[in-house]
Amino acid sequence: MSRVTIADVASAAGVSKTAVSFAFNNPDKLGQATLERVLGVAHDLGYAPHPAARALSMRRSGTIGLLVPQPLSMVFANPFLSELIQGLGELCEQHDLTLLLVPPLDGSLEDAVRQAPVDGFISLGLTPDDRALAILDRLGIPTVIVDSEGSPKHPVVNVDDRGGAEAAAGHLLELGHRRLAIIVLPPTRGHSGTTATAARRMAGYLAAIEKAGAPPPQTVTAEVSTAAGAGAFQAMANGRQPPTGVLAMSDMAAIGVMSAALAAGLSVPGDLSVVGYDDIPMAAWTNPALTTVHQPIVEKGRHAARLLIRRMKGEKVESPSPLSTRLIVRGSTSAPWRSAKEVVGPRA
Amino acid sequence: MSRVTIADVASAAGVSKTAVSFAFNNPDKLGQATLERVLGVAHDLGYAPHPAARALSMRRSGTIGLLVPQPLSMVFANPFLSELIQGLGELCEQHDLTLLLVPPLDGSLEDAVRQAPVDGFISLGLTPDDRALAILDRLGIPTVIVDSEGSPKHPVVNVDDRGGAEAAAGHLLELGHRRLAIIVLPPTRGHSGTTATAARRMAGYLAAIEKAGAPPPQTVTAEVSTAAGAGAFQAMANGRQPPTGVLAMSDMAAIGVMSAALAAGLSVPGDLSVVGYDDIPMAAWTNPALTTVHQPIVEKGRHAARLLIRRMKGEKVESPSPLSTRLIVRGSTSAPWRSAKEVVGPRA
DNA sequence: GATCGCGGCTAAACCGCTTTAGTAAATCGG
DNA sequence: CCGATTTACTAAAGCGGTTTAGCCGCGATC
Repeated sequence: MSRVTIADVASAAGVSKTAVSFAFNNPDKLGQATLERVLGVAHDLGYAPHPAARALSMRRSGTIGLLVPQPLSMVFANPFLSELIQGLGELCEQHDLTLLLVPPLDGSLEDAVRQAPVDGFISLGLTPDDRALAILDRLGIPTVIVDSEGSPKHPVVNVDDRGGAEAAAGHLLELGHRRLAIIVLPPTRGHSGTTATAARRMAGYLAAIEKAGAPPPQTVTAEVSTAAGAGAFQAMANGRQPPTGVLAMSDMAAIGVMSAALAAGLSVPGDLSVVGYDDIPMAAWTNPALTTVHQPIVEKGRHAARLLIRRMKGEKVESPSPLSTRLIVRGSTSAPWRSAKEVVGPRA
Repeated sequence: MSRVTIADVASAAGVSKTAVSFAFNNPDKLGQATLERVLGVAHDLGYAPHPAARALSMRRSGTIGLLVPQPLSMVFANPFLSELIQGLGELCEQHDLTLLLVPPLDGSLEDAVRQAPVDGFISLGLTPDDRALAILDRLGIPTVIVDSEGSPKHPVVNVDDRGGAEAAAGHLLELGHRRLAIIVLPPTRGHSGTTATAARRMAGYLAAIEKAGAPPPQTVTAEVSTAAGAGAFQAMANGRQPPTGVLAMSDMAAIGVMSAALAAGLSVPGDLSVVGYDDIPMAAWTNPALTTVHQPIVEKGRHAARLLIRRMKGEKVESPSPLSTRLIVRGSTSAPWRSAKEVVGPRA
């Protein structure tokens, strides 16, 4: 009926619980004969150590948590997470760890964090002063932060968001665009208004625009989905000075903009150039293929996991310098038609 | 230094451990005054119940496991999993559960399963006679199987793979295609040679082909990636009777085929029609957009989680009937050119 | 020949929580 | 005013492992 315990094995094999435990964790301490007998009995009985009991007594669960700021149903709509997990996964496998997904519990990340039976956390998109992180500190659970601001207390893994954005905007400006629109990432958790990532990308865009002496861009916020991107297109196409170039902080939104533009009879990139951010796999396959800023997401996951594992071993680790981003020019950007005409025939 | 325990709170508040436990789990059993005092002290001390201790004593951990047959780094390359998790996630949130990803441990799913501290499992693509499932039974951990054969022991969630495949093949055949190629899903775990899903899809394809009296198709195996799809195209384009239509068991492979065909100077769908399977988000955005069989992946996740949760409550549940699939015709399929010409101008 | 060391094993403490059984005081019905 | 409940709380027994300390017998050491 009930699960077979170490005591059952012990009595069936005629030894102490200690002996059974040794058989699994410390075989050298047992004589050859007893060892084999115990393992045999354990196998016959279908014994497996109860993970919770083991975790309690060993003070480690063999699990690391991935702290995500939104419900699973939302956060996995973004391909970003899949890629990050691929990176985390590689390291988890190497170190025999499993990955627990930890979304807010009834809206509260604090509660979720308290209940998670993990040896360490990787937190995604949380500001370093988030209350959930403070709780982790008090509980003594090592944590690595991804996509956030620099922090004195935790190692942080970031990419060069600003540089990537600057390259993206620079690209459009060089092509001759002047009226730009920026599609901003939505804030994920109340406290910060806008995430650190969004802020850095924005700074990059604005720096390039200012440097080029172009007028200040229009901004629209859209969550990471094609639907939201399409909505953003509607919002900005209605003005009397619609942009000729769009800088989106996510590929999903960028793709939504493109499709809405095409559906509205515009040509992309002729009437509207659009550049995304992240370089998710889908970006290479759209029509036209999306010009976007590549960031090494899988690599980011690997780095984060590597740092966390070292911290869990007790090592002190430093935040690495931001991973580099780079602009991938594909088919969704070109010189704006109108200005092209103006150049070709001055008085067309 | 060390984590603050229930005993610390108890002594600080001048009550017994029981009282502290009651304060959190059974507040009615305490007087108003003591309750407040205990909660206050607990908060000041930053107390959080140790999850493993809790799990041990309550015999439930509040997490469910997702058993995947391959390493995380591989399995998340397939967008399928993201969608499934969106569905699972919805139910997890409603029931305050977290999700543990359980890939093979050092290549062994059996070991992984034994060590996972979960209240229930959702297993992906495992045959009902897999050894890992037998272990779960012995441990008394309720399990729901997704994408597998029917099983007497476990509830199974499936979609109408066969019907979808039949529709896909029927579509190409109606368009006039006769020389078809099928791109088969790779086996994931040794024992079954080919997965149940792949077998059902294959049966559907073949049934339609036979019914139409078309010649038997060429088959190539390709894993779920665009690269593998491109490779499959090379493999079949080299024959002296290359197919005019490709039936792929995954969208990723289908997209790979399309891109390789285009790169080789063929026209899609003119020279080659291709239809995928799954209808992942990407399929709608490729150029041309991919004709594919839609399966309700998110819904599948919801169903599986719902069944599991009911089993965890001790209810007996039946496997639901397969969810329906449907063909989505987009731009990657048309009548083959050659036959079109023949029809238009008999002696062109 | 007493001492030491060591291989092989066990008893018991411990990890940190929940929960059952029970006690003492307060409340109640009659 | 007395027995019966109810209220407010606690001691202690689990949950199922790991680990420390120690026991016992035996060949090697000096």
